[in-house]
Amino acid sequence: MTSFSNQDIADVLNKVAIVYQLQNENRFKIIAYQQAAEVVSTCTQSIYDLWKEGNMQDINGIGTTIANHLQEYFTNKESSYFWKTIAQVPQSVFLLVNIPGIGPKRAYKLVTHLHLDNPTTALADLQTAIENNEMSQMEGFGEKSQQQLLENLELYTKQSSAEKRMILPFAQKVAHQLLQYLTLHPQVIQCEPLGSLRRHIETIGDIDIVLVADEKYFSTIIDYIAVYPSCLRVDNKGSKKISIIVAPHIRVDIRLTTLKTYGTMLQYFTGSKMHNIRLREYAQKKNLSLSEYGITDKKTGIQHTFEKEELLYSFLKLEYISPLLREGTDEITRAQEHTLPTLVSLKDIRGDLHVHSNFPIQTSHDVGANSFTTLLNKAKQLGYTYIGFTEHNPRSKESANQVISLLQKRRLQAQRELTNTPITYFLGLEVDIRPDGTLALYDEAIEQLDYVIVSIHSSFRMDQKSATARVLKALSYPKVRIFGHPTGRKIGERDGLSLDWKQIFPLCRKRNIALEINAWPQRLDLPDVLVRQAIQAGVRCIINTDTHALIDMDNMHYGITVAQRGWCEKKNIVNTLPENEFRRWILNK
DNA sequence: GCCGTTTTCGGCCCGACTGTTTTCAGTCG
Ligand SMILES: Nc1nc2c(ncn2[C@H]2C[C@H](O)[C@@H](COP(=O)(O)OP(=O)(O)OP(=O)(O)O)O2)c(=O)[nH]1
Ligand SMILES: [Mg+2]
Ligand SMILES: [Mg+2]
Ligand SMILES: [Zn+2]
Repeated sequence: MTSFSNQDIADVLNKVAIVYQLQNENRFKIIAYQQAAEVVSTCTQSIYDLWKEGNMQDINGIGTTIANHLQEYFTNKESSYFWKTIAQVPQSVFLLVNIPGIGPKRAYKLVTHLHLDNPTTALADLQTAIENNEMSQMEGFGEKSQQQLLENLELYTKQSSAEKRMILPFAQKVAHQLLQYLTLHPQVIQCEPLGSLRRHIETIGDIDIVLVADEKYFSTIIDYIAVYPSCLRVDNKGSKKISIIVAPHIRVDIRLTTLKTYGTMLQYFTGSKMHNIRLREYAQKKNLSLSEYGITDKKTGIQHTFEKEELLYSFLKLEYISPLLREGTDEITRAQEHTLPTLVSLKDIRGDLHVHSNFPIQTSHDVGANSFTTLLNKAKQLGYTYIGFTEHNPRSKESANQVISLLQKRRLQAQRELTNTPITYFLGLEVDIRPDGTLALYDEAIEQLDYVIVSIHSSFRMDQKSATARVLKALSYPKVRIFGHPTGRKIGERDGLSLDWKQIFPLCRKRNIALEINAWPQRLDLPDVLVRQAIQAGVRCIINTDTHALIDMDNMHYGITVAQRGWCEKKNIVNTLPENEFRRWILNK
């Protein structure tokens, strides 16, 4: 049986958009296809499954035409309209458009003039053709174009094997280093990372930075940026912005602004793109035109400038929208109604319930590096009032009696070590969910615990139906209070399980089980979009660091931003509860 | 092609940078 992943479908829609661009189709039609592709690729449900259930058009951006064409593509792929449309163009075109600076028109020109017919060798063939100077008589490609293309092509082939977005902490580090260089310049008043960095997206495509200075210094500052020591290449350089490449896969966009227009520039360059478009459309309806330079009254032509973002939003009669909510969903409507959530914040957190100590638990997984005392002191230092120790379950060859005695020993050791402490501690375990949904811990051993985190560490290749059954079974065990890193994804490494949340959420709600927001930067699991769906379904979350070494406990803020991007208020997060209420929840009393 | 808290028709964000363009198309943010 064939299946179509969301990425497959998005690729098809993008290719159709490319063909339409070559055919000079209506530009709004092209945008509609690009928009549909974007929506499909970021959708948390399988579009193919939605189609099978007859609900594909519930997706905003997929209307009757695209839905019908997709239906045909699903059922009769090779005779479908989309298939034939895509086949109208040499397939190498779809490869070349991935090179920066090359869009559909230029890609098509290159493929046809240079006969890059074989898609598997097209990139290499292109390089040879440029080097052999075969491009010189091509219209629209002068000396400079050729040189640029060659450089971009080289960088692209270097990175395309590892074509990856950066994980957040790495991007933050790169940005920080550059900011240090930028602030050294005496005329630079201020600079700040914007774009996806300011919105705290889990992965970062490029580094976007705004820089404030007096306009008369713009050009000297731009020259200064161009000689940044780790700059491999200047991609473009004008009077208001410069883009540099600092590693084959790392691009930096820098926008310069004056203090007077700082607020509007901040708004523009923070994005997201969809949020910007929605906000600009909203302004249009008020007969206003919004750009990074200000808000222009279209009737009078008067432009209002804003030093502060807050004033811009309030000028538009909107509640201030946190950057973490600016994804172009329904935040503008909610800002109009003044019903945006009061987002949970780091200072609301009172405990960390997924911490691995170095107690020798005889597990096949990793043990923690630190003692109960060290970890508890760190919790105290972070201002927490409770902590939960959750080593991995002991390996399967240990007998029930051995496991029970290990757990008793652990409790005794904790009691001995942690006397007279102002912090409450709970003793749990992180228990594997086996492929059949049973837990990797004896029932009698569960009785020794205050609580159980269940989580999946292996066997991720499972269809949605069996994966969901697996999880539902695990969540039905006694003392299960937390579903740890629920999808099991590792960013940049593997996708998580595909689960039917319509079944998982209600069970969590009924049993009052919290979904973990795992704050480990490579996990950030539950992902933000699903967090929002979870709390809308009445499920609470818990933000944990999954600490294995002391310093990991400082990762809590990564989980907080996921919760914020998932529209969480304090009440949606159980580890914001005061100790007495939290105790009742975790002990299920 | 999509969409609707005044619309099922008539709109659809707005601007920077590059090249060989003498007035704008292509690409990107
Ligand atoms: N108004 C408007 N703004 C845009 C458009 N494209 C990008 N922007 C703004 C909003 C983006 O957040 C910001 C930076 O662009 P990027 O392409 O770097 O996107 P962003 O950083 O959001 O995501 P990324 O992680 O880089 O993929 O520029 C656009 O088409 N229109
Ligand atoms: Mg970016
Ligand atoms: Mg960018
Ligand atoms: Zn763990």
